[in-house]
Amino acid sequence: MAPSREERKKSITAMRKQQILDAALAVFSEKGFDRATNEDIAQIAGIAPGTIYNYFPSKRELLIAVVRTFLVTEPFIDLFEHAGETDYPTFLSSVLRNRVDFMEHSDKTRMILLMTEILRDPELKEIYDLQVVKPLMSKMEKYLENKAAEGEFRPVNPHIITRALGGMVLGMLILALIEGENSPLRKTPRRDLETEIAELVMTGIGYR
Amino acid sequence: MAPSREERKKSITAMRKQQILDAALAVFSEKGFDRATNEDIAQIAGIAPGTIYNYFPSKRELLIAVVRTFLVTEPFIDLFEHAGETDYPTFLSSVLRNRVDFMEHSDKTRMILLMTEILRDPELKEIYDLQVVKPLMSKMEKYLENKAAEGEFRPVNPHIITRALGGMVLGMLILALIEGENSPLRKTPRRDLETEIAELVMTGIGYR
Amino acid sequence: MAPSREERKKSITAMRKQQILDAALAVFSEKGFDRATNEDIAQIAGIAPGTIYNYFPSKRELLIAVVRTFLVTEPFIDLFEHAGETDYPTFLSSVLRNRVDFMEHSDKTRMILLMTEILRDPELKEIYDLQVVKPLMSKMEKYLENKAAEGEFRPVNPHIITRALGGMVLGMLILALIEGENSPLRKTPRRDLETEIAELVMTGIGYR
Amino acid sequence: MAPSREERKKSITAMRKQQILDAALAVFSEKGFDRATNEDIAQIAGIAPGTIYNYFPSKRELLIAVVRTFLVTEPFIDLFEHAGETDYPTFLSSVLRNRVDFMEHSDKTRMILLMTEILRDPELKEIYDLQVVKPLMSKMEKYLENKAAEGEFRPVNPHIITRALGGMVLGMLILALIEGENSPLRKTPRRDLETEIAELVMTGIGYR
DNA sequence: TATGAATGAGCATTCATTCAT
DNA sequence: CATGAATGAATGCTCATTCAT
Repeated sequence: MAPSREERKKSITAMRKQQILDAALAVFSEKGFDRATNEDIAQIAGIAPGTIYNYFPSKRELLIAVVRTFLVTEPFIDLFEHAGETDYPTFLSSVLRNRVDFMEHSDKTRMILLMTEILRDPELKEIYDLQVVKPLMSKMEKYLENKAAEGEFRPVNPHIITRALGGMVLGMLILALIEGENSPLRKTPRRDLETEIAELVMTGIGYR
Repeated sequence: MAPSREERKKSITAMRKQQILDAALAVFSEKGFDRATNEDIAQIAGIAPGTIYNYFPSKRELLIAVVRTFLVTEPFIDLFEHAGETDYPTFLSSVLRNRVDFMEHSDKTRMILLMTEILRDPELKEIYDLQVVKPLMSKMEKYLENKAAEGEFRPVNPHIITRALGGMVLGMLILALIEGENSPLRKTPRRDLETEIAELVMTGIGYR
Repeated sequence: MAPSREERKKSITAMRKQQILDAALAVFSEKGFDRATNEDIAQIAGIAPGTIYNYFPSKRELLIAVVRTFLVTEPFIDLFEHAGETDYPTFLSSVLRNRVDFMEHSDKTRMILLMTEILRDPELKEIYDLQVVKPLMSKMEKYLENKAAEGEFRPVNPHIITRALGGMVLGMLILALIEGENSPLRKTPRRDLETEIAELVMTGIGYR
Repeated sequence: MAPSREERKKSITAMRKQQILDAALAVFSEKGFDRATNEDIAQIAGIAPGTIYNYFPSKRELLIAVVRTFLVTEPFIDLFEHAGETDYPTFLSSVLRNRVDFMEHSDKTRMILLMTEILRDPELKEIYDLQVVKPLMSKMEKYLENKAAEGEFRPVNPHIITRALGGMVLGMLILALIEGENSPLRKTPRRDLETEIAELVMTGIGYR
């Protein structure tokens, strides 16, 4: 059955909203919240500035929607859903591959710049903490505990190790951003990179 | 010999400049570059807004000076100066202690928020890369190579491992900021934190 | 004869127009012309904002229509139609009762706020002067002259006295608005109020 | 003694503030609060729009200051200060002369248009009620009572009569505004006007 | 005719920068 | 050099008006 007029209108509205969110993500990432103007966003979205206000009540609410939409639904979180089913090396490879892919799309990498907006806005921090960080940390913690129970990992303080490893991934993304195209993180072949990190995580740097 | 009038004048000037830089660091860290006003900075520095322009040609140049002054001279870099002289556990403890101290001063932690300004400004990125990241990375790389030569560490790709470990420290700081006072990174006793991280870095999480 | 389709259509149209005028009167009175939005009016009229433009070419024209419709047909004017037939005290009581009723409906009282819009718009001023003020003044003038001829009133300058008495009513309404619920104009029993004013108008405040 | 630099600065500042208030009064009176733009006010004050904000925190606060400054300090209030000392006809003449003068300056008359802004803003209404209306009413009430005690006036309900007479003056001003240059209120010789009104107030319109 | 999303001109407000004192 | 009032460009947001459906 063909969609009713009502439905078609709704889908157009949804698309328009998405258009604005996409444009806002791009502009906020590139310029930061404060230097991004509604004019910029409208231009990229191909609409008039006033139109933004038919979809979002303020620039700040638009930022919040951007964070909710793009940071929360990150496929990265999904990786952990099936973590228990695979053996560790496969899983670690998936995680690293996912992040390396991410790093190689500089437009995506720039999303990390939104982190500062998040850190400065209590409401955004709350959202991000509850919707992204907490679930991720808790999944990782459980994962570590399971693997330790199975005898694959040694027993560790899961809270600390989770944050150390999670922080490592986050920190490497930032370093890749700072060093730019010439960073070893970008020039090392992806397979070598994965191997090296996996080895570090599994056995450390100490001489066995 | 007592300083001439000329010299005294110079030193007053230098002090005034420092005053402004201190105030600017505080305000930029707290509010971010865009939301910080010259008025804010002047107020904290105890001067009039116009006076800033006798020392820095623009707000942007003031930011650059702040980055040059404070991020470059970070005592963190000094740690590596004497890294070769101590054994690894002692060194790692120093590094971690230094960073944990840092994390516990929330006013300092907020300096991380300046990172975004740096990442978005090519000139600042260049400065930061050349003056902070590159020296740090290269010192760390050399350290890893030396320790490997001495047989204390296993041979690794120093470029990757340096960025992994450096990123880990950076990433943990950010996680601590997001999670706030309730983060395990803040609530775990400092000694346990150090031990756990040192163990991770030395032996990994794999079952021996 | 049943109304033709044509006629029914016309009457629906007329009703819709009336709906909009009613809503506009309410909103203009409450918020004033500038702060009233077409959205407000449409909402109260139960229509879409765009529909207003099928009936009135602009917001300003809608205001003019409101003034024409509501201020001109005020029952107040009718009072004078039969003024000659009754004795003075009865007539004065009617007038005052009418105005006191008016004052007690705060939604009506707020119509006075439209006065400013009228005073500032030459076209509206013209309409109001010609259709409301002039007829009212001239009826009142004639009334005074008739009563003087009949020997009930003393001979006065009817132009001045008309405006003095008319102004008195208008001014009291405004004072009641400013003073709010606690104004003696609202708290004095209506009968006392009427008596006092009638006495003032008839005999003045001088000692006889 | 010549004024200190401090003092001179203060007086310049006060003048600038007055400049803005004068301009704002003119523009608010002519266009109404909503249609008046900061640009308009700045232009008439001979300053840049931004400068307004060095003296008033917002457009609305500027309006409040205008009302406080111009409506509250009206010399009209002062008339009553010495009312008791003069005989009634002299006093009434003063009042009427004052108001007729007022009416003849159309720029002043326009100040009445500010009344609507006052009526719509609860804060302004409060100010105006407390600072202008209440003092005026209470002085007039006392005046009526004194004159009645002295046997010059008959005893009346001072609350009602005060509002009737005060309203009369206010209402006549408004009528003069509506009718414009052709109003009998403007064309009647001032002396006749005064006489007629005085007669009305003292003896009413009834046949003696 | 009715709708309501899109438009963009208009405006209050902020703030980096200038400059007379 | 220090000051801080003046400046005016820049920008978020509102809302009358239009027009495709």
